[in-house]
Amino acid sequence: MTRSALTRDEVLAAAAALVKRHGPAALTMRGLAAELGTAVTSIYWHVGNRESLLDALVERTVQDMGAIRPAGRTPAERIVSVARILRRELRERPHLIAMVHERGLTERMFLPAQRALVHEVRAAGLRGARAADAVRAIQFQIVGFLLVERNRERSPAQSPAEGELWDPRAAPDDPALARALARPADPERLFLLSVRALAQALLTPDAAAPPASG
Amino acid sequence: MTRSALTRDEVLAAAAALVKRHGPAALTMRGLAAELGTAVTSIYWHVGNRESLLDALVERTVQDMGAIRPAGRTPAERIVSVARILRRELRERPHLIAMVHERGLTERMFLPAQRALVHEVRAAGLRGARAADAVRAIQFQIVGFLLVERNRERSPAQSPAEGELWDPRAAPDDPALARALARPADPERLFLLSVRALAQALLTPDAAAPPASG
DNA sequence: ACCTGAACACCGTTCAAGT
DNA sequence: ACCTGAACACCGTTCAAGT
Repeated sequence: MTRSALTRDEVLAAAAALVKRHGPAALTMRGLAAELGTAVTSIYWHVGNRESLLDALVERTVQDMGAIRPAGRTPAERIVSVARILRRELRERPHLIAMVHERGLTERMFLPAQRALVHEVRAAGLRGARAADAVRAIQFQIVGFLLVERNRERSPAQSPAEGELWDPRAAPDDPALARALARPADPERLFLLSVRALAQALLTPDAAAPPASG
Repeated sequence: MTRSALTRDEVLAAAAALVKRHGPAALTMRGLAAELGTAVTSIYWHVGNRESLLDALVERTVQDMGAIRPAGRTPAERIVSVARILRRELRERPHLIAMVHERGLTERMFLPAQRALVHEVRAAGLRGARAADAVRAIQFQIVGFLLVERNRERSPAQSPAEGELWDPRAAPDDPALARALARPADPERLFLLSVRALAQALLTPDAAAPPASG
């Protein structure tokens, strides 16, 4: 019953499967060895240690992600579509966001999206430092939102729950507002709404102007 | 050399100090016991287990945070000031954001800020579900940004570095843009710029209108 | 070149026993 | 009521030894 020679790819595949099923915390060197039917120490020979195993895993998954093909008639619409694509890609790999983020590989993962954003921002007429700011603001917005959203569903039982938490007295004369805040948020809607609003503000020529009301 | 009776508060204080100095990962039950000069098991008697110890720690730190007193002439300005206050408070407690986030206590921590945002959004004339959306979008934006920013400084060595990563060929006719993206981002500037842009877009009456350009 | 078991230095947690 | 040491079931990693 000797197994065929263990390869690095085999180790990575098994590790990826483990992470996919039960998350990064479930990926233990010993558990992985058991899964593969080898001694723990063999894994070390192939991948170095747990850290570099995770690094390799992230790199592999990032490369698996599809290309960014923005759709829409206007730059703003296409920026929203970039956001939507990223959200979908990342939601198909639920554990990836946190892993990428923890390893400081967010830049790496966002490179294709950044290219697309640069293109759209320039199509909207922005140039130089102002264009770079817009790209980064949108980039941070997308990653940030996905991190928050991901975390919310990982620990859905907020304590105290959002409903109990929200004190209607804070908006006594606006029951609709109180009700809306007591309801759980619809993340997809909120995501698109946020990106759209930010993109709109960043792309309008008078973004440097003072805020509208007051 | 018998120590005086151990109290729950004493345990929490020592744990808080440990986390403050070296982060949550450095908080081990055994290390904490050593710090306190007691047996590991005594700690269990006082705080249950590591999970509830962390919970108590978070709750304590959140309560330590100052009140939110928005400043500024317009609702938009005051929203930005809320964001700025939160950022400062959280940067004074570098390990808190991640801990709160991991424990699903973000709602709890953001309650005072949410109240302030509700007030400002209503002052800008928004009502009902639309006001709730605006509050939540801004809230997500702030938390998300702070998570991303915090992570960036925890692992400053992005691999590959931002500079190397950025391929100038992606913006061949805009060297200023390429240079700006090759430089590290100024997080504070980007943060304020982002919140300002989002708030502006959400507060303007015609936010439902189609994007400006195209 | 690749694999192995034994060992080291850690974890969090439980439990029976002390005072 | 509070504290203790011993023990259990885990970790990641190293190392000398095998083939």
